[in-house]
Amino acid sequence: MVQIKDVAKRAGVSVASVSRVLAGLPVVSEPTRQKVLEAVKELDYRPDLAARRLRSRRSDTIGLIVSDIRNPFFTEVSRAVEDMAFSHQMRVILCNTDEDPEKEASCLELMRDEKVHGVILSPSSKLLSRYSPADYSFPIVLVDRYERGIKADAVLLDNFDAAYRLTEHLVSNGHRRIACLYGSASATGRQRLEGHKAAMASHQLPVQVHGVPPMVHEAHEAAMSILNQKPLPQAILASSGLILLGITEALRETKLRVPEDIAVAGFDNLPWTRLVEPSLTVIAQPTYEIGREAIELLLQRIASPGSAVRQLVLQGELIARSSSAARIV
Amino acid sequence: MVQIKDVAKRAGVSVASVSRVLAGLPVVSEPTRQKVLEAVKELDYRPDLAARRLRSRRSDTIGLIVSDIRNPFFTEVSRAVEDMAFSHQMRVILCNTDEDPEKEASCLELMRDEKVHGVILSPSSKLLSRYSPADYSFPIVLVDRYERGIKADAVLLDNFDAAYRLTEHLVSNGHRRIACLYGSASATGRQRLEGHKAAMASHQLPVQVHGVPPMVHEAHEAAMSILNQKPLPQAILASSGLILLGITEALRETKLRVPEDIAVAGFDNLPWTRLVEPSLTVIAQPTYEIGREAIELLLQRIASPGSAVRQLVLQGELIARSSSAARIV
DNA sequence: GCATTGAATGTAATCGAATTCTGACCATTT
DNA sequence: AAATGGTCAGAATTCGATTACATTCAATGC
Repeated sequence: MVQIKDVAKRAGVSVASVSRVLAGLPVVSEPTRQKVLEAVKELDYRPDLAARRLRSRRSDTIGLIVSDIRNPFFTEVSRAVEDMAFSHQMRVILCNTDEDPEKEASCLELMRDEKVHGVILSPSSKLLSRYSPADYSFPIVLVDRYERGIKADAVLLDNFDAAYRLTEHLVSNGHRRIACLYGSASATGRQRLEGHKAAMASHQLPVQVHGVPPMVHEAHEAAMSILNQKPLPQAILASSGLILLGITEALRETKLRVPEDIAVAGFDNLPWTRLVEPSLTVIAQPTYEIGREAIELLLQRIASPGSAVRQLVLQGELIARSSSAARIV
Repeated sequence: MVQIKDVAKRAGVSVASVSRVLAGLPVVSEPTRQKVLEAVKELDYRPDLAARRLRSRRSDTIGLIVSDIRNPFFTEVSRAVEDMAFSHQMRVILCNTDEDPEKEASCLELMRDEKVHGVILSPSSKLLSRYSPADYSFPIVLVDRYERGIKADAVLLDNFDAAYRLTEHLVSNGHRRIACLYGSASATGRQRLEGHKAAMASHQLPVQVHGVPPMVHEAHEAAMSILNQKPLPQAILASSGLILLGITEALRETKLRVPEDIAVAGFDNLPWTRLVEPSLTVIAQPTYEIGREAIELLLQRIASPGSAVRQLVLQGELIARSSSAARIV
């Protein structure tokens, strides 16, 4: 194991100088710097990260806590976070919580043990409802989920606006009786519900809303019961990609034609929404950007712990496809 | 910062005893153990991981190197690896290489610097072709990609067999002129090609194969040119989920009916393959299991570095759906 | 010519736990 | 009563870097 004193000996300087060169401090003369770099290369010296972390009390690590990395939204966010962290010479520790508050707590403990510089967190409803940054020894940036009034950095979609515009789109295409399936378990789902309600109210239309747990199977069941009722809604709106999936499955079991019998629109521009027949109208989230902004915000927060908290609200993009085509009157 | 000597003082024992209790060594009396555990709880003592890692020379970390975590196959593998690592009190460092040998090299360097106990790696073709375990200071388990004769632990799908059975399925449903689009860049794609060829040969059928780069756009283009030629193949087989996606897109641009005009089958049981019309016949890979077995193999290798290398070959499951229905003769 | 400055560099303390060693203490065995 | 052995306190050392502090030496000011 070649260590810093070997490099120092080889270069004919002190260990302090080697350390300074490697840390990029400006208090080293050019000849010394050259000698050190040469010795490092000749010996193929690699600093011991454990020793460095112990002494410098910096872990060069950040945490990412999500419910499930298999959710395409989080997959994309994670890729963005990994990319940015890597380019800042930082490591990422990833945790899956499955929306379980206990796992959430143990992940946060893990982060404390690892002495991460900060954490990007998508909290469960339960954690969000009692969330306070003061409970943690490291800065946290929330992603995707946030509740008005919480004093925390966050990067979010403008859920209200996105749902409002999606509803407007349906209404302007002639759909009046619109059923809305929303994820009742998350703040995000409820915010989208509010946007939907507001849009309906602006047209003096009555709402028909159904809260569902955020699971494909449950959404599927709920959609089935709506599709079997009379009168059939003219359109159906899903507050998430998962729910949209459940609805799509349900529609395939019926003889209903989309959009002639019933129009469909939802959230998350996943690859399959473009491939099904008819293709689905969705709100696309800027997922990679959300991840990138989250880590950006986190790094700024680490750099200046005292500054005021900020919420970054990004806009969704309405992608109109066949499933919500204009109603023939 | 509460540290081990505070715990020792509180419990009225020596630091050595605290260390022994925490390490679970059997050379401690029950009363001592109790006193220590109590003091740990009272003080909420958390060992400093950097100090522990420096002294014990164990990082409790393993690496996972894949081309892109957004590939659903790797997403699922990564979830399995995270789960298993977590339950073994280990961390995972994830790296995306984008199939770029330079990034691959820098990821492997990173793993060395982090002193990981081992790495799970899905190598690019280039790395695989010159792969030798002796080049690395830590054990490596290959996933998804492997070439006969390489002395390395690996967890794989039986690509030859899966492609053979998929081809058999098409042939037994009356399809004779079958076009095969395969990923020419990866060992996996070429192995599936061999399985396809063998199945065709066993029926004395001529093959029509097309190597494509592993990108949706390229697969799309290649599929278009095949669909425009005469005579039209009776079926088309894709060697990966990505290529299947490209083909599906191309089919939507034509007026061709599936499976009446042309049947389709491919790899990877992604959610959308069940949702498109008609639903697609695929080979499902046991992805979560592949990840789980990979880390199992890695942990065994870490425990006994000397033992013989093993390749674990898992079977794909043929899921027959509408897209490959029997040809009417 | 001597004190003063300050940039460059060296020396040694330090980070916090793991581990080794010595010696004390007690209980059991012979 | 001496010998043996198990348990553990306490002190010292180690892991390999970072960094506070000390030192050197040339340049500058008066």
